Amino acid sequence: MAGSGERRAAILHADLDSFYASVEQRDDPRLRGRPIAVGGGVVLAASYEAKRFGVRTAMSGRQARALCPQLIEVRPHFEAYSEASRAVFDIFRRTTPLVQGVSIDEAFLDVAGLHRIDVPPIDIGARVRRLVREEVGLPITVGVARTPFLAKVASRVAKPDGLLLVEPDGEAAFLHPLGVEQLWGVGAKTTERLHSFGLRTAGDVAVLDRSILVGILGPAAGRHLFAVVHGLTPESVVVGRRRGSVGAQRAIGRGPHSPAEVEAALLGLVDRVCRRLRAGNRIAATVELRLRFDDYTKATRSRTLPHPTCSTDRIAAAAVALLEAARPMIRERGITLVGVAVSGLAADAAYQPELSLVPDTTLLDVALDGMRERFGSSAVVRGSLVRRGEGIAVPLLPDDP
DNA sequence: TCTGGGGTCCTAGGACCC
DNA sequence: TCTGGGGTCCTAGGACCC
Repeated sequence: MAGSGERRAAILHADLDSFYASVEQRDDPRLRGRPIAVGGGVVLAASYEAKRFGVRTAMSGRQARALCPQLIEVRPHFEAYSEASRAVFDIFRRTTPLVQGVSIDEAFLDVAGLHRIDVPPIDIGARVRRLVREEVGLPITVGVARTPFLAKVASRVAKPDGLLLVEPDGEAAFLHPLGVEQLWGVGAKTTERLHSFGLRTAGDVAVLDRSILVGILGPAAGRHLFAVVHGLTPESVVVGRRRGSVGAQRAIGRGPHSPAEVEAALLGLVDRVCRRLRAGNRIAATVELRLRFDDYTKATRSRTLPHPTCSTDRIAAAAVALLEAARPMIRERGITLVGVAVSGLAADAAYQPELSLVPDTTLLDVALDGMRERFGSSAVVRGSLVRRGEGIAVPLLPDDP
């Protein structure tokens, strides 16, 4: 496989196992060792005992019960999940300052800079697993490899409660036997398309020219898959990126729904989204209305505002105008979900980030630790460090909404 | 199998500008 | 009068992820 530099496996992908279900089993001993599904009408997470029966995320509760009659269904406790996630990310950030969160239950950790302390990345991975188990009481799987993509696939293969190192000179041997559907970013449609060309494993794909793949999947997906099977995906993690959109949606079941009822639901969602925008001191340029119809087809309608805003009134006005324009479509096809999302996010210019002095240091992570002590672990520090007399000034921005 | 809620990125056509 | 390329923004839809 191709690669540059010293080709060290120093990226960790840490991924909590069946996260919601594991938290429920941790908090209620009666659920341990039993097949459980967290969710309402739909399975949000299934314990490994339930997965053995074929229960999967996004499955309907009815189908899950059919597969596993002794299934225990548990209502979600999102507060507990957020709290557990914060504790786990705390452990990540104590391990290395270079943490890229992927979702509530997984992250990439770049530990390449830690080689001077002479601990191999695989041992750091084992330590993260031990700390998460001891301090938070949850099982977590860690994949270790040269790139985030390979680390991600490694953790997927190592699940549950596993630890797997892919050595740089063993990448092809690891990757090529895997089915294409095991590759991160290859979903149902792409799998089907590749199968229709007789391509079933990463190795099958690896013998193809890039131009052939681009012909099959289009430019972006084709180039990406080519990079994937040849180990050419980026080697570094991305830190400090902010959310690009904020949305809320609500399933409202099959009708009939009066126009007033739909509008009321939409306004509630707009209010939620705008609160989150303001909490993050951000403004949005584009408002998008999301609809799902009786036959589960979807449509979106969007409008870019003359001036970005976080005003509930102005975003609500745009959303309602989009809804009014969509009324004929809704009358004709019936509506089962309404949603709103805002994008084109920018910092609210009216907001002045607090400049705070921390003890003189040249190390970012030491500065970050100081900020966390003063403002709590949920405070997120972004932006560049500015030297100021006796210390370093750090613009402090709140967490993403 | 009658299906939640929160996101990211890509494609493609049209408008508009240089 | 007709023709050209390149770039950006906007809108709508879709694949994919957890």
